[in-house]
Amino acid sequence: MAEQEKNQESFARGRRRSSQSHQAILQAAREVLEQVGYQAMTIEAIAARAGVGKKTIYRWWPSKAAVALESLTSHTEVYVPFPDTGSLERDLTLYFELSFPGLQGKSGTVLSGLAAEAQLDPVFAHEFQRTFIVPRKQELVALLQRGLQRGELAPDTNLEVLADLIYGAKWYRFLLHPAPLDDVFAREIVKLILRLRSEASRT
Amino acid sequence: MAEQEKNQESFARGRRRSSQSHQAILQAAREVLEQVGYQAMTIEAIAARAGVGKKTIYRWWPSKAAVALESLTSHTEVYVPFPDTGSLERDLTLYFELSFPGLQGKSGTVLSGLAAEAQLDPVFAHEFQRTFIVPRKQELVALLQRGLQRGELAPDTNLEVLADLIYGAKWYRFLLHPAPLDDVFAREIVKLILRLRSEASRT
Amino acid sequence: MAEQEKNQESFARGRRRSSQSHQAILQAAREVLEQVGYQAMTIEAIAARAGVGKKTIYRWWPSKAAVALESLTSHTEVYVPFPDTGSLERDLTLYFELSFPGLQGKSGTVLSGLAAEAQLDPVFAHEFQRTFIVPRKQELVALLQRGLQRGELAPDTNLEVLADLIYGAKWYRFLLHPAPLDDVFAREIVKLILRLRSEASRT
Amino acid sequence: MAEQEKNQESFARGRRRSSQSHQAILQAAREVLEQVGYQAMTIEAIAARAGVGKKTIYRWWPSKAAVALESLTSHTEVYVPFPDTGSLERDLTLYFELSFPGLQGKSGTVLSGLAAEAQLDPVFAHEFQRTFIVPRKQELVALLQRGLQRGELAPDTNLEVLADLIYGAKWYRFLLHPAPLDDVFAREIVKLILRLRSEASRT
DNA sequence: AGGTAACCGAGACGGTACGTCGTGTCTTTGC
DNA sequence: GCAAAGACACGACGTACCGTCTCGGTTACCT
Repeated sequence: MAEQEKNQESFARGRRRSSQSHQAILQAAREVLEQVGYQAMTIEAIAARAGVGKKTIYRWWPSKAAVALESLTSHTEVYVPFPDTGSLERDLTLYFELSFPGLQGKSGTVLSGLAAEAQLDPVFAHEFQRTFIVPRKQELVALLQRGLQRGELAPDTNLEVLADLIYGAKWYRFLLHPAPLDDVFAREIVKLILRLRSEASRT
Repeated sequence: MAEQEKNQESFARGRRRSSQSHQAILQAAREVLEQVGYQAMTIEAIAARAGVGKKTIYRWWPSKAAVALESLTSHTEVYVPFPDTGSLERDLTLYFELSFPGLQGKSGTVLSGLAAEAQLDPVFAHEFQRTFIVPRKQELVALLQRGLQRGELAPDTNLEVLADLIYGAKWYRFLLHPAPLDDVFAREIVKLILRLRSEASRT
Repeated sequence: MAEQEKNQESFARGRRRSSQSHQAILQAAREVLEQVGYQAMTIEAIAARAGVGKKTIYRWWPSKAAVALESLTSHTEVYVPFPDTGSLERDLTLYFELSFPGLQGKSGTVLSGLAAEAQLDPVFAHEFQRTFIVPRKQELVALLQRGLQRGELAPDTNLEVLADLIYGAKWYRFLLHPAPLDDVFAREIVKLILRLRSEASRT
Repeated sequence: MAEQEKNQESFARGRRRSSQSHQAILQAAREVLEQVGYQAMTIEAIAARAGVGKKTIYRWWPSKAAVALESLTSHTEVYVPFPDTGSLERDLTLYFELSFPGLQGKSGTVLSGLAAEAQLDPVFAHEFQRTFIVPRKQELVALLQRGLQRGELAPDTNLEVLADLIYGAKWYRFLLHPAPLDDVFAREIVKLILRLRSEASRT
């Protein structure tokens, strides 16, 4: 969120940011999210639970979405590692199976809430893309790239667009379509993807 | 949403006003959306502009999202017909090229706003899926089915999941990923889909 | 305000009070008062304008009222000398005419602001009385005493109460009553006071 | 406070002001004033105690001072009747003795708080003068007028200025000067006033 | 000469109240 | 007898200052 203060120790005047408050706020946000969900979470509730003035939150984050995003990403458990087993089929299946559980329950609520906020608040949208969407997409592209180099995909496959298809299907079911995110879905997607092994004949 | 006022001129006791108000509200919603966008639109603003009591809005719609949804769908221009040219490649490309423009500009804002609301309000989520998401998905499945029957897709292709991939990619770029929805994207997706023609060898 | 550090040089360790900051604060207070008036003046604004930490102000004054009071009294122009012309009528008339202008404009705003603060803050009320109200009252009593000794007032006149009447009329018009503080008012008051020359007949 | 809605029944649309809320607010204000004093009273506390939204208070009063003023004057006990005994001396003495007790204790705090607010808020100052200060002054002038007609004051006495002197002395001791408002003070003032019986000789 | 205590500018901190906004409900009155 | 106008209870918003604290640094007295 705020790593851009590196070369400023020259004119760092006044009291420093309290990392105690910083952590208390993120922890409080996690607890409030757990209890009432993203929609009902308020800055006031976070401040009250963290024992912190509202100003302190507004000083460091522009919106409740930003707090929620950092409270989500600062907890390592949320991060799903991208597998590298030497097989595209296993990598993809494994990735889906690992990432689906995090979309269920309260943590899923947070994520869909952040996606909602990104629609309503362009500033947050940019931040969300920068710190969440794009890095994950890049890792997925790398995963596909490894498969391509092993010959598991046609060499001329547009990996960017393929990643859009894969992530898109997942987000589509998560956000919009009333259909389950389960192992059956994972297998069916992987089955379709693997057919792309074949060279493009024409077009 | 509210088509049940048909045979009511008989006991016209100020009731005839109803469908007039109904239209005025939808029209006002469209204007407010146009001017301030989905996020900043309020029920109060719609009521004021329509010259209508807020109660009248709440009587027929449960939320501003519901008003926006109906104001969007009641305008036929938004509806994109699914092509049937006899060629899967042409059908898909045409569909993309026709539907992308509606996601730009203000009407795109409304749609992403509704998608956002669906994350935050489960009641509206259900309505949005029922009247918007699912019908379009079914039409896309039908389009793919026609291609499959023509032999343009492998006979054992899971069309539901394939539709998730296609719609997913579109919504993913629209809602989450900072990448353009243009003809290049359309062509690349179609190119990938068409490779699925080949029979599944193993898996 | 802070003259009680006389016999403390025994354990006067550390840096001494910066008279430069002291003066900068009083000057900044005067400027802020001039620009925004007493009500809108804040400690933060004074500190910012003086280029001084808020703590430095709180170290030496208990409230913004105390700063304003000192910034007012430290400027000699505000002090109105009590005349001694040998005539009660001339002394009183002159005093009024000299003191009325200071109640107009911004400096009047400060004074009424301090009077307001004295209602709201008992600690400041005491300070305001001690350093402002009482000394002036005593000088007025002395002025009246000189008149009494010259036979211009009845010998049994209660000068304390008479001073209350005179000052009261001035403050009443200044703070509460929407009537002008001008030479006509001054003359009319003096006219009434001078009638007290006559001995009390009964009572 | 709001008597200007007389000839408006022609276009009185919408829900009317709830007199229940109105009274609840005034009552709550009285209670809060009693408990914490004027300075510490807040709009939020009044709203909470009255079971009323803050908006409802702001809709009808511009400031907490206005609420306090109406809550004070709407309680008839505060009003001190001006006596008419046929004797100026008795009228004045009686008036003082009746009015001094109301300046002690909590109700005195409210009054000095309102006087303070009038210094800080020009809009309220005008309202305070209009509904509180001026009417009382006029009654005092009338009281003096009765004495003058009975020959208890010189016929050319400037009653306006005399009233300023009398009220001024009272307010001066009440707001500014650390001296008691008691029967001794009342008698001494009256004694001085009564000396004005004599005709002006010169001046 | 060094130690150390009090000062200084800057500004983040926990708090409190502000006045506004939008929600969804409820009156009142006019048509 | 419906529906416009709009008052209502509620509750979060984001802001403004308060008075305190922490920080790095500066005097200037006292060993």
